[in-house]
Amino acid sequence: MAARFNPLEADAHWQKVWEERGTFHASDSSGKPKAYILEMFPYPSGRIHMGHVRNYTMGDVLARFRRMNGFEVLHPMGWDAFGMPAENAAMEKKVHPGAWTRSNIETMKAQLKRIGFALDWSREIATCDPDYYGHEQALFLDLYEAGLVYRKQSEVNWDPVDMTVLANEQVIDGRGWRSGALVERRKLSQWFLKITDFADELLDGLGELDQWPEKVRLMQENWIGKSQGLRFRFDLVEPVVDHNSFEVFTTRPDTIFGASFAAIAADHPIAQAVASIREDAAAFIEECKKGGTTAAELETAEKKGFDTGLRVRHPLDPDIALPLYIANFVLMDYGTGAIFGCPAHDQRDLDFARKYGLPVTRVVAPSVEEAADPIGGEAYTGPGRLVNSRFLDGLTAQDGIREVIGRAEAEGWGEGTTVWRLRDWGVSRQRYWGTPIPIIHCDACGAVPVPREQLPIVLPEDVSFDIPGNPLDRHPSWNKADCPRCGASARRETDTLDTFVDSSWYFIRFASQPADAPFERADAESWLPVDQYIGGVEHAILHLLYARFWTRALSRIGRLGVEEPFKGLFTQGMVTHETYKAPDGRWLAPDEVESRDGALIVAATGEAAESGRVEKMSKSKRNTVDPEPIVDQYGADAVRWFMLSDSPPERDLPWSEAGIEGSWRFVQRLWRLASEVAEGSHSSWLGGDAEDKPLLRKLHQTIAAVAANIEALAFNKAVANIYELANAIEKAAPSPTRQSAIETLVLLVSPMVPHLAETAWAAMGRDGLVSDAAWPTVDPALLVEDEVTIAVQVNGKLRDTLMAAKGAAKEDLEALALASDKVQRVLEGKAPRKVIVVPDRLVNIVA
RNA sequence: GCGGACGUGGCGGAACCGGUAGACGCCGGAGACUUAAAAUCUUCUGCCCUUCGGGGCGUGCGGGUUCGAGUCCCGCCGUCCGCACCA
Repeated sequence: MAARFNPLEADAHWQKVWEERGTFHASDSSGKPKAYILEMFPYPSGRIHMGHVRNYTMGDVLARFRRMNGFEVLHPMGWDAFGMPAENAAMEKKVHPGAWTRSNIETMKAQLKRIGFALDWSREIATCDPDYYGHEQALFLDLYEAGLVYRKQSEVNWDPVDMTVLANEQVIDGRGWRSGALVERRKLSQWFLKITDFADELLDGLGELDQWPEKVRLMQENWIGKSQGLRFRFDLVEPVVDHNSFEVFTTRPDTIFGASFAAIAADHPIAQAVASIREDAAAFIEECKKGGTTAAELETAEKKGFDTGLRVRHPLDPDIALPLYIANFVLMDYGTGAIFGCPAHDQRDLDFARKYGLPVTRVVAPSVEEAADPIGGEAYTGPGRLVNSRFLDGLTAQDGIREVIGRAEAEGWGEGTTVWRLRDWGVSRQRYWGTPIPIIHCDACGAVPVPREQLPIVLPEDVSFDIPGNPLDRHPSWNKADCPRCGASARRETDTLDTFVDSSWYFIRFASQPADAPFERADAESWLPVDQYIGGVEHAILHLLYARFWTRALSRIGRLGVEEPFKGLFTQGMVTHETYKAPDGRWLAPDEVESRDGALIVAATGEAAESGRVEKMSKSKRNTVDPEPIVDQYGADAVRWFMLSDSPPERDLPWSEAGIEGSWRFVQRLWRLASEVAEGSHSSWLGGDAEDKPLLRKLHQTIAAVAANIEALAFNKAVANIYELANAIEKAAPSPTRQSAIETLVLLVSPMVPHLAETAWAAMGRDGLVSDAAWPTVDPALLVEDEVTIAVQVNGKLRDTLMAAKGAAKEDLEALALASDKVQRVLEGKAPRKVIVVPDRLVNIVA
């Protein structure tokens, strides 16, 4: 056995062995319990980055650990291969998006293989493959037939740089999520998926996802945005251009007697009507539209209103007429685009009322005595009972809401209703590199689904990207088709599906991939739901919500008996790195700086460099570290070990040269220990035959702790447990226990550093692969110590410690503690007032 | 503004249910081996004081509960994340 572990040799060797033996192929027909471990599949951008390595290492440790514990494990990998970077590359580098994508996949697959992940490559998927997206087209038609897909003219978010439509979710602060360009509004005919039909169940379903981070559940809850309240009609005192009334929505119908004005959005039909007869109104509306939508602008934007001169009747008292304003803070796309203002109990309404001199009437008071207290500069939003509200007086808010809704429904001027923030999912994209939408447009028949036997509708290869826009639109032949219904010549839909559709069901296809159907229900159900899904928080809303919706939609139309696709979710932190700047302010890559005499310098010029914040690895800050050369230098195991060490997996991991060096050293330390056993030479053999009880205890405690920590995805703690065991073994005197501890250590580290473990396992003469070995069993009797350290405190301050048998009597511990010199010195002869004894832990003497 | 997370040595972090704060790793110091270096090994390493026995302080800040608080409660401060004129 070599003095040093040679990862380059070992990595390649074992990776080949695993592949040849099909070690990690998942069997559908296995009698073992099943475990489905999945990491979010990568976009094939070119090369693997450290974030991928961290993500997949975590999943890999869990997958290997589950295998060792007797599970049939499905741990697949694929490619989220459609999307715009491929088209950007096509424009910039004059390569076909398909060629670019496939070559990236090849590169990245080779890179992933070198890290030795326990993946079932036989189930590999690329979403740009017609074998995949053809089935997606079939599923789209299934949803279409079930009435869950519809087409409508709608104002969309148009990204003028990418020349495409964006979903609401893809607009961040009024800018395209990818291009960063200011988004414009345009009217286009778009395909929509009825995700809002599922709003309630998507919200309720969150309650059962107890293995999801609370944070993600909250984010989805907020995104779905359920508000319950009253929708009711305001009648105009005198009509304006054919309008007699309009509807408003409120979550606080109990405060209706506090109403002092009504307000509508600038693009509300009534506002438009007013504008058509009044120039000043039109001018005000124009001004509203100018305002920016960024967070900062909204923060500082003044609440502005335009008094239309119109009056509306209070629904509970026709004698009360409220002024109607057009207001810049009322949004057309939320609720009904109209509100009533209750200044006393809503800060925004209060600001507005003060500005325009409107009355402020308190209708909620914390107590009867405060019923007449005036409202100052701050709206009252606390608890209390209704006042100044006629028949509602004395009721709580909750009862008041119920009362008003009841009356509105009985009198026919309103109804209790629920308003959602969630919108239907617009899936049309004016892009080439995506799944073609399987629809044909016929002048006579309208939109007609492509017949199933014509699927897949394959993307044409002969396209050009020299002008912006969708090349499918200007293709000479592809976009022409005969109408499946009447046979007349018709146009093929040239929009493609949002790539989030591709990632909404890939986990089902991994579980089952027949040639003639998207999936086989029984096989898919045997694996689903995914037991542990691991990926970045950036997908907390979009991808995870869409995948949940898609799964529920398939379930509703009877294709699948699974409601929630991901039983456990884990969102891992990013890999970060220090940033460096040159004196002229430009960013420097890590290999461009050097440390000399404790000072940071630019390697090439010798001028002083500056180190900046530790930030997420990004091309713009130039602080990326490419995993491949690191693997070349240190081997896969050292990299894997580093990815798991130190930082808790949900937090950021700062990459450092020193860190990877440390991991490399530990891999070699493990090797030296294993070598002792393999060579049958060293101290571990030559010792006596007595059992080393403390070491045995440490061993069993470690087996249990590592298992519990891997189970909890607390890899950093599992790593620490292993370090402790390795330290204990190294310090232990030769004994048979020491030898078996080393053998067990190899098993414990095998999910993390599998290449080293396989090599050591073989060198120690053990049969088979360590990858097929069972996780060691724990002897529960060895988990407890028979001697414990007791802390001795005086007035809560530690003064001494003493050893005692586990389970020693309270009186004995008290006596031992009082006998301590150190305790006596502190007590100065005084008698203790009280002694608290916590068995097996401490004695606290109160003086 | 709303919602959430977090704050522990020079650094990453550990600490079960309130019971010895700082496990484990990194960095750093001293020493051994070596012609030398690397590798490896031994050892020290929260801060301050010390007559080297010890003593004091210490988990963002200020209070409180308790025999005992990193942990629980109240009030601040700070950092990060998500959403946002949501009626």
